[in-house]
Amino acid sequence: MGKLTREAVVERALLIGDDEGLQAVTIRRLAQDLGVTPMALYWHFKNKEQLIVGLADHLVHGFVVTEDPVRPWQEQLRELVAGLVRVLRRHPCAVSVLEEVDHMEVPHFLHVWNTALGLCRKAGFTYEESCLISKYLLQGAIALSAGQVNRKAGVTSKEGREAARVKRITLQSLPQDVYPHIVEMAAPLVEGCSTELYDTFGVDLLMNGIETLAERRA
Amino acid sequence: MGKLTREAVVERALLIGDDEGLQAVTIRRLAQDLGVTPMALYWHFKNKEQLIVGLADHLVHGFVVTEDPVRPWQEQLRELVAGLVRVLRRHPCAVSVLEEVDHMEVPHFLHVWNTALGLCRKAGFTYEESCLISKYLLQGAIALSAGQVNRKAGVTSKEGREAARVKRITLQSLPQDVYPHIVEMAAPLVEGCSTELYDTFGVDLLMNGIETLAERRA
DNA sequence: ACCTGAACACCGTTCAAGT
DNA sequence: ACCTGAACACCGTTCAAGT
Repeated sequence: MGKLTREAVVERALLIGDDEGLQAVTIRRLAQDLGVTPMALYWHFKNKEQLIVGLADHLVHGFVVTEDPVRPWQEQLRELVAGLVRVLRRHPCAVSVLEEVDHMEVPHFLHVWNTALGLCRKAGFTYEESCLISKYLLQGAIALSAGQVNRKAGVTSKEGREAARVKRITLQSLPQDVYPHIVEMAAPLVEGCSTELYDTFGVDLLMNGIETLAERRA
Repeated sequence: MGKLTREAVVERALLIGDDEGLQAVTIRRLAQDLGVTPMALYWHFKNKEQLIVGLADHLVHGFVVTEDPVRPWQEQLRELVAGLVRVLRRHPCAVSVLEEVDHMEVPHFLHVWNTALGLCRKAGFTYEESCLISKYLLQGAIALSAGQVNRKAGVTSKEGREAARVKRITLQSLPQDVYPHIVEMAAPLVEGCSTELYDTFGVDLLMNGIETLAERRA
């Protein structure tokens, strides 16, 4: 039989998480799918938390960004954010995973963060400001990726669309005098807007705030 | 004996969540603290999810923002964000709660959202843009509140500070050639920056992005 | 080094029954 | 209306033991 390896476990976890949601990823379920005892996993991972950390690292893996000393920082930061969003969009469960783990324990995420920090420093921000801004940017990128895709199930699935329909109707049947705008915009709220809007507008939104602050101190 | 009521349950949950973390809030633990059978809670809440929704609603309760037709939208949106951050800072577990629940199921959060949507429309954004921006703003406010306070335990507690110390050392002992900036800024990264910086800088960061976009389309 | 068996201390939830 | 008892189907994790 194929040997049980960290890689294999993480990949199986990704499969389960992507089409049944992260809450379906349990030690026991994972073991069952891999044809092994639950305790076998404890040889490869200290505990479940570390398994999810491994999953997170696997997700961000492959997205390598390095600081380029000659190109302008704005351009590079923008690419970093856009790239992260793109990577997270590839897996439905990616956002839930990143939300659950402590980012500081994820090596590949730390690498992205390191680059972001360097670019903030290059922009002329202080240490404290750079910390705040980089946190804000990465968190913002994750939030952006969360907004569009349905996190529990793929938008393509029947259950996903049915759930969206129910939610839309729920919003629409809210008291109109209390929540006038929610009722009016129920459809775009639950369905999210077009992907193009997200890619251009969302990243712009994040970067504009930072660029304005940088200019102000220049 | 004091009667078991929704209010009492939620308040107990808040107590537990605030000083032991949200993961300590379980149906069984809650029942034990309240001197009642676990199943008693199911009379007042459909399930655990709805209990947490109730908790979330309780947290945002009291933060009422209403649209003022005469004052400029920028000012109002800024107050909305700053106010939400202030409210969330009052309870250590607030951020975890808001991250766990579906915001659309929390009445008082919907009210804040409704106001935000109205202000976005007033700023001249389209339906789709207003949805994106309001989501981004509220999510951003939550993220800002998360950054500063330690979410698992109060910063004042011994365990909290010890955990921060360990984390700082972990970051500092990372390979310096791979993560130069992380190593260099380990201290401010784990400790977070001063609250004043957060309040002024963080909210500015969020608002600047939006104001820039609004001006651009004017 | 890598995995199993059995056990422990938990979960959320249902359903019938009590008052 | 409001709560209990007993049971079900799950969790993560430890620890000694097997190969």
